[in-house]
Amino acid sequence: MEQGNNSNNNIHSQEPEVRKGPWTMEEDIILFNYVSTHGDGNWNNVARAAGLNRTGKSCRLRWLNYLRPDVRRGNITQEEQMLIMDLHSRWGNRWSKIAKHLPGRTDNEIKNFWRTRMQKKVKQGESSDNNCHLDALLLADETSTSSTSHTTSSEQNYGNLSVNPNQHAASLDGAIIPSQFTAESNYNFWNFDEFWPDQSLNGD
DNA sequence: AAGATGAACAACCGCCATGTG
DNA sequence: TCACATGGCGGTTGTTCATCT
Repeated sequence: MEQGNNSNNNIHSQEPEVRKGPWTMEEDIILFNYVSTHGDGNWNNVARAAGLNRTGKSCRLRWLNYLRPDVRRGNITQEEQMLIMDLHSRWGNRWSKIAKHLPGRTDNEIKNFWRTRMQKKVKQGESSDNNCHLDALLLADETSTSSTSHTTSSEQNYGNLSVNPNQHAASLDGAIIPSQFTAESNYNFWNFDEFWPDQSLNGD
């Protein structure tokens, strides 16, 4: 477990503290390249071997929810919403199980989606009409999202970037840099230029 | 213009299941 | 069989940003 690693870190007091919080682009690239080359599995080893000051758990989560080439980002479609509601009515909060039926979607994404949007709408639906229908809920969702054109942090970071596993925009010292990292907008919580101010990885 | 509020999402935490020696 | 390491999952929290007042 993580506790074991932490205790080891305590024993070797000179070892740097395990990093927490938002991932930097540098870390993402390191992890992406390592997993692309060596494959995943044994995440603690991945974290160590890749030289990341992260727990294996953190690396796994980052890979699965974010870096995995087949992960889909962007708006949840109406079909997906229908499916989520249907499956949730059947299985409850079994997010990973539900996610398996939505290719490219992660359990975390579905969970967040449900908690922030669908749950709210279900509540609204219940208060206004106990016999609310899925269509009504979805229509409400569509109108609310289209009218507000709310720019979420992820949309800001990636737009509707769909990640193609074979699309690598550039390379840096032999390191493959996936297209996620080369979007013009800010990436995650940091700016690309913070790390490579002199390099244009878009090749422009 | 500035602060308050809420929405959205990334990431962590804790627990449990499984695998391995 | 037991102990430990690891992975997986669901719940929760923290941060950022857009909108509202």
